[in-house]
Amino acid sequence: MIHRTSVHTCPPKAVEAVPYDRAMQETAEADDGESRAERKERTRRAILDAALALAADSNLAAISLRQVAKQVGVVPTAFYRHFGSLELLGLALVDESFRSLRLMLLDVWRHAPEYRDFIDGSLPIVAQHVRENCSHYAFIARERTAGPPRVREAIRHEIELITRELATDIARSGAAEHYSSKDIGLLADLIVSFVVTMAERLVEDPDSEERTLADARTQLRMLLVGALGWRSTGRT
Amino acid sequence: MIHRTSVHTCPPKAVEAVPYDRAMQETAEADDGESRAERKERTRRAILDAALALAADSNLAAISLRQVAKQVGVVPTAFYRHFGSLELLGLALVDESFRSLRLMLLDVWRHAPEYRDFIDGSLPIVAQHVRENCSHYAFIARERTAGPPRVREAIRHEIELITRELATDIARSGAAEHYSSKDIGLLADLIVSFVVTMAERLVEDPDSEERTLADARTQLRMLLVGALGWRSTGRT
DNA sequence: TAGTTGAGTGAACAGACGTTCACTCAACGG
DNA sequence: CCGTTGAGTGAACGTCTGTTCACTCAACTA
Repeated sequence: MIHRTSVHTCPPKAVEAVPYDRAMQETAEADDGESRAERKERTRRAILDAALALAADSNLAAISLRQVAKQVGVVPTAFYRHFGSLELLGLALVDESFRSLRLMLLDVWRHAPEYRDFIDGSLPIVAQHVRENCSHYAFIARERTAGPPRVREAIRHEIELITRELATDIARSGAAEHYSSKDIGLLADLIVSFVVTMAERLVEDPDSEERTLADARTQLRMLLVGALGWRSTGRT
Repeated sequence: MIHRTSVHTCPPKAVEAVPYDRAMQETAEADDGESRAERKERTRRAILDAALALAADSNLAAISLRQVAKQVGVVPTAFYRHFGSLELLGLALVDESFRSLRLMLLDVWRHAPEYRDFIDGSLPIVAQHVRENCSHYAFIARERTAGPPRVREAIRHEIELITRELATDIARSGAAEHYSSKDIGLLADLIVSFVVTMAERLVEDPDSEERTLADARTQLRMLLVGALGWRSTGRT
């Protein structure tokens, strides 16, 4: 139990506290037409954001339900109305992180269908997405290795899906015609692993984004130029 | 504060409890000639091992001084005789992990001075070391992204040192003659990043070691064959 | 041999923890 | 319009947390 003095690197992104139930004593006339479901969703969001912010100073396994509740401005028991446990909350965060990430990847596939554009077209999009969803990426980077087993497993699975998707995309692009399908998978894995590492660095040190990106571009070029000259030894 | 039910994957490695101070009531005749310093060192080791074992089920920031003390078989206050805080204990663990790792790397440099042997010579040595020091690697993998800031920083620094060492080794080997020195650094970084990822996988799923290694070898070959065909565009 | 040192003890503290329970009372649906 | 529902309350519980303090008593040193 190490106590952190908040030194988070990325997001100002204020956490919306939910004013408890004085939702009716409207001071103004009538701008808060808020259904029951809307209020619930708002609190849920606030809990997710609060957990994301608190975990940023250590990690999911080190924060407490009570801290989250306090940050949201709600009594501890209210937490249970939304999540059965911190672990389930973690799974929800994984879900939402990758939902956003997958949308971004659709952009990448669309903007860089040609191999020649692959690096220059994709990296900036990824970098921008990391910048804009910094806290989610930080969460994934941490919990991928240090999270509760179920959370780790969920993240591992999502990354595996993305790797498979990239593999079929490489195969379809015809850029690696002489590769066996297994080796296309390995190449995709190599690329995804590299991008994961790069994303971790962007999150850890956002100020050096420009340099990190320039280096990553060179490295990706080394990797791809090399890999494309490579020849599978196995069979399809 | 998520409570883990111990599901650690790797080490049986029992934690030596230190019997408190009945060190004198020897039941047998005289086999425990143990100096004061020796006893202190033994307790220190037991604390390090206990922390390593406990952190394996979650992470450093989530364990408590009292848990460690209980596991060691010592009263909580005794902890302070050895470490000022859990964070300092973490730094000690980083230190000891990398001391061992550096010794292993000397072996690698020695056994694979020729480029042709690089992959086949190095990977098995690394894999063996990961297998034998599983809990240390797991610790590094977790705390590298999720540890307290000072611990993260220490790990990042150690990895950077190793990368630099590899870079000078690549330069000396002459395998990348047409590379600028900066690009040799980037290549070294690429390789180290990949090996870190591979080590994480070996730790996460030790049962698939054989397959993981085979895949890694192919990927490293893709990477290197490619990279060696690559040509720096910048200047030295 | 007498005196110092320091690893480990054990009690005590104030606060935070997860979880339970009975409750309120505004929004909802028939 | 009136009964149901369910998000949020607040008190209470037993347990665990980090840290303090004065202490013991074996190993060391002079």
